[in-house]
Amino acid sequence: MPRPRTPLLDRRRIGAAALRLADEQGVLTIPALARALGVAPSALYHHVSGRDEIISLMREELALEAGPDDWDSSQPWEQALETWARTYRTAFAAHPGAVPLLATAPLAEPFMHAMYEKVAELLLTAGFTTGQVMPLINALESFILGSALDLVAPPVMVSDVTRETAPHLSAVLDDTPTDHRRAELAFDTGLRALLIGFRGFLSR
Amino acid sequence: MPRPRTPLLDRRRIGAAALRLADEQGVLTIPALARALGVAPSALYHHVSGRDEIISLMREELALEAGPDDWDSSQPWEQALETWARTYRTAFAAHPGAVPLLATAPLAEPFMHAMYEKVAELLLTAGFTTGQVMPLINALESFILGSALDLVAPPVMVSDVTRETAPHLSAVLDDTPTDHRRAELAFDTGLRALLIGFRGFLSR
DNA sequence: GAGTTTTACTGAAAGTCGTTCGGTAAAGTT
DNA sequence: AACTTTACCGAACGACTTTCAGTAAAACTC
Repeated sequence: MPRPRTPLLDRRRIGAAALRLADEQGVLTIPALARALGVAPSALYHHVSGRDEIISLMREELALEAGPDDWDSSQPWEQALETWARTYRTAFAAHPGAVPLLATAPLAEPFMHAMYEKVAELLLTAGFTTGQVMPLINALESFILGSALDLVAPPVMVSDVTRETAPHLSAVLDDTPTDHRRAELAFDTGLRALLIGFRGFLSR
Repeated sequence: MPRPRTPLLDRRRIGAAALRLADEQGVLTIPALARALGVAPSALYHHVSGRDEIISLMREELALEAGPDDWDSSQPWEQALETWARTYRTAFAAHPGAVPLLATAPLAEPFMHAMYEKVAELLLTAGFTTGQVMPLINALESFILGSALDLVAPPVMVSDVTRETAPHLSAVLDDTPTDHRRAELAFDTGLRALLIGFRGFLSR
């Protein structure tokens, strides 16, 4: 078969299709992705170097879908930081099936720089020192990524034996939602705690 | 070849070898694991159901190596919780190459229950309500897991273009260690912030 | 606008990997 | 001592990632 009249593939389309596929199926294979794009598997290699790069494109697509994080920099830093964190996590939560793949995928430098630059500026003007900023960003990002993984963690089951051997855990689980609100509640709790802690670092 | 005079394999040995191999090589393949154990690949399937179960065994091995978390329950809850979190993260940090594999692996229920039960009891006696405890545990665990992944995150590079397009980020990175202390610093920072925040939840 | 180069695909093929299954001889059981 | 179970091996299957030699349209050149 010859060259098509109009290109069927580009990096953006590949990333978007891969993200959707991985979210639905839970796994990403080249044959399945090629099928979804109406193309032979080998065609993909004219646009990307391999599977790993496709996964990086998926993270790029996620960042693009998350929107051009145009969060107001006039509002107080705590609110702006919270908005950033929530936007970040919401993007992951929109594709839970793909989270395990995305968790370890490197985001291309331009995207990474753009995001970090905005947050770094925010924290610097808030009064944090240059030495404090990166640990704060990394800590918050780790929490966000961990919370994204928490979305697809297997639920903790309470059997009859649990009730006997782990009474405290059982009591606690009885008061814990089992649906998607569980992970959301945990994220809200951790985010609030982190922000309170961060504010405490400012005064000293 | 016949049955050996003394068994070459058991689940514990498989998990330990897989953990070491994945840590060194960054990936885990059945042929490589079988080679490391001096055995044919098919032999493994008499002890585990498949690759996924081997990865779960790796997490079990990690929990066993972490020690029988015999942290003193007489000390203040904040200190006990910090010890638990640090022990948990140290176990991951001892096998950074295997972290991506372990991040999404489910831990067998008995291990999970034993760990959660102790932490749940700790937080309940500290004065937290049954509704608060699980979100707190999940949030802290998400942070720990995210921090473990942060161990193997690609370092952020500062090129000349970065200096122009991202001045704040550049200034911040100049004051940030690039070696293993970067991830440790981020973990310490986040952990302190979380504990401060958690304490704030108690009073109201 | 004819000739050349580049582009975007296909199809076949190589090399791994995960997993299954039948065979084998020692270990364990009665 | 006969029988069953156990713990391995070797071969084989299907699926996956990736490479490479075509192929014909598109895009560029003079």
